[in-house]
Amino acid sequence: MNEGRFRGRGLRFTEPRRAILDVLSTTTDHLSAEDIYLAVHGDYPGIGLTTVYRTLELLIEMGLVYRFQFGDGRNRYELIQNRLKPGHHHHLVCINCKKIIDYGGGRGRNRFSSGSGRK
Amino acid sequence: MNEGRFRGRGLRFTEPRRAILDVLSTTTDHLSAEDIYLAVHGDYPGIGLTTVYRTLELLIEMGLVYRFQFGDGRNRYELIQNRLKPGHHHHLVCINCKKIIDYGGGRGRNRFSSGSGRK
DNA sequence: CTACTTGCAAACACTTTGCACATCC
DNA sequence: GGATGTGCAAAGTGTTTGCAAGTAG
Repeated sequence: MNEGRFRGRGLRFTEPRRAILDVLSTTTDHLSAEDIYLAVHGDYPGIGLTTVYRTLELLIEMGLVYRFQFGDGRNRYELIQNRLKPGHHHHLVCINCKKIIDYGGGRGRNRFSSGSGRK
Repeated sequence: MNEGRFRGRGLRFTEPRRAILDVLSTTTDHLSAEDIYLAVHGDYPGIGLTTVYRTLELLIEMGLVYRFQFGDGRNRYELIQNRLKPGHHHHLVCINCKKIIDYGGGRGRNRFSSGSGRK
């Protein structure tokens, strides 16, 4: 189901790309590039960190992945459509006290209205 | 009023420290270390970037300054007690759609309850 | 054969650390 | 003179880029 998204853009659905999507789709964690690299490295030792970064960049451009930060200096990545955590959900973070609230994603009502999300 | 906080810890209230606090207390912006460095540099060309970083670290330990990130790869700093923006206020950020809501700080009711802020 | 992919190493941007000198009390 | 503070340069960390080699269609 993912191959077509690549082919449609003249891109190839290579082993590294499939492996990285696999890792992202089988966790609800917010992974860093290195997390993903290490996870993939078990099965495919040939895949380098550079490829992980480039693939993530590509997946973001394709609208499949979000990138964000939790304040520890490294980027985090998450599949937008994830069977384990479906739909669009928000991450509310109080940068002062570090409280993080994951909510949304069509699993029912939230205590907060979702607003219009101005850029 | 700040000197005492330093002396009480056996620390000195030096010119760089005063200058950096000055910059922070005269803006409501969320400044990066380099922003602060450049602002201070006009009046005190001798103050280096290293000192800015070390002073900010110290101010955080002292509980005077917050550090956080807006997702552009650099840290941002803000005075906790700021005459222009008083009291404790939260920064709610949806990391997905980038909406940022500043609220709180004792200027009246918010649309959201503030919760208990678990770590 | 042409465009797309990749790994390695080098380059980058921001931040931290090592060290010698300066300063305060 | 001992602890604190500083600037410079070097090291560190996470990320991106240059480049030559590999591969699909």
